[in-house]
Amino acid sequence: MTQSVARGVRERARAEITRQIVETARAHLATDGAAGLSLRAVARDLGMVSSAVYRYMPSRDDLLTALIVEAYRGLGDAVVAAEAAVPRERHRDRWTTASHAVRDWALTHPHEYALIYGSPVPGYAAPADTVGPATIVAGVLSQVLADAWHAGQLRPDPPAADGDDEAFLARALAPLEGFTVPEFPRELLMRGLMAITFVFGAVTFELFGHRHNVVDADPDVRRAYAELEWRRIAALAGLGEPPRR
Amino acid sequence: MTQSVARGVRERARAEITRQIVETARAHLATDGAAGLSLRAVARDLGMVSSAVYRYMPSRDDLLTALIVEAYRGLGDAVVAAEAAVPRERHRDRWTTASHAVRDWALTHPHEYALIYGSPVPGYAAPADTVGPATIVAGVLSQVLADAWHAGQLRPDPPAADGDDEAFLARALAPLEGFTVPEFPRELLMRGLMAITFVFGAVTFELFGHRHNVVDADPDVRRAYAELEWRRIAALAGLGEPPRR
DNA sequence: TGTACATCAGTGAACGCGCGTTCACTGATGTAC
DNA sequence: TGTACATCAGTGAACGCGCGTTCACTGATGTAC
Repeated sequence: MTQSVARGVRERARAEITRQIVETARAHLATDGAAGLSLRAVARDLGMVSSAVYRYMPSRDDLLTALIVEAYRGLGDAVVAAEAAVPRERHRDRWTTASHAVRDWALTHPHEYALIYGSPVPGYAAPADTVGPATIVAGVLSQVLADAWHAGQLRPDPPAADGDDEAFLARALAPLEGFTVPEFPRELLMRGLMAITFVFGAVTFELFGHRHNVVDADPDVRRAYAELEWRRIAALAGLGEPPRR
Repeated sequence: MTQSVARGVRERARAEITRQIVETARAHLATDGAAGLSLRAVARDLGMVSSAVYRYMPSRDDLLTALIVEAYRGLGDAVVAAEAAVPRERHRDRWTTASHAVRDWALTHPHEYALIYGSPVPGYAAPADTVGPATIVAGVLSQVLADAWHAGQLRPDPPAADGDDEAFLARALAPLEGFTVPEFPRELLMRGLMAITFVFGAVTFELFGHRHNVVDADPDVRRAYAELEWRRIAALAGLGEPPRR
């Protein structure tokens, strides 16, 4: 018994300090950006000597990886939680709510967003651990479209592509084979991807300053403007006005 | 006469060396990214001592500004040239051609694209000189929509928004007042902005690796896939299938 | 419960590196008479 | 055309800084008997 409890104590301490390191690094991200992230600065902030950090983190790149994973998880959690609160059958509301969640998270965590959706960090290659967390948001948005499809409520307008396009899309989107709903038209798949791309594109544009002097700077106006965009792009993917009852 | 020729010689030499500095910095961008850009490294490559660069460039930030302006100009030139080659009345072709030009330039100049459309460089604030060059591409794409509108060929589908949306959009898009065609519906203005946003969003996603394992990696497939996207998003803005004759 | 040993966190110095920027200077090139 | 002077490009040393990573070490904490 004693040894396992003792081991538990040590492991908890380890986990706690590792957490503090990542947390401090995250704060540094906000002021210096990813390229300026420094193990020494993190150590300094924690009152450790720089070499002590190596007990917890094998290298700077591993710290970056931890931050990337955390960012994807944080964004993913926010989107999942927001979307889950919307009644299942209100597909378009689920879409706009999830899109707003992406935007809200990005606005409150701008540097973490930039870390995962901004310029790749030079000389850093993301390891496989980052793939899973990276797909959470796209998964939520896709699920909304899939649910609407199952409910017979996905109606793109204009409705469809010709046979040539379908054949081509089968090839172009082959990597998604196995993740898609059977019988789901490729045209709708492409439109869903376009809609997801737009959501991130719009958030990126806004966050990186490309809407300066384009859209009114008032936060409420911007959010309401985003709402209209989410609706228009949802319609492109087939989620039009919700059914009346 | 002599003094003006002589001054001309000196000035030409200055201009030439300044050009070489920016050119070398651009090459460094490709390997180290914006954050790793260093005056010393540039000087080394040119066989100068690091302090000599200060005869031509007051600081590192000014070098960054020069690179940003050059990047916007390079992209702008490429898009203007490509779009100008398409017959004026073929609005949708002008749109897709310009969009492809953005994408092609981004793929051949990935780090310059990242510099202007990727994460903001921490601690760097873009001065006013960068605003003009930054608007070239949006200007070309907007002009296509404006021309189609004048030709009576801008038909969004679904066609319109309600009065409430129009009133709200007038406020949200007020900063564009004065740049727009008179009588141009705000709904169409928003859709045009959405289409522009999508083009950059899609290019950014592709360039930054977010289409890995989503769209087939073959360059020809990707370009053809982009073509379909440009057409779909053009239709959202009101540029549907071209008129038959 | 007590003791010898093993494990582990954290220290402090060091290596070797690169950076932006300043400054007094040398020499070449251009200017004015 | 010739000469005194002014302008300018480029040099080399220096300042003060920060970085990632390694390594031999001290002491505290946990483990096994």
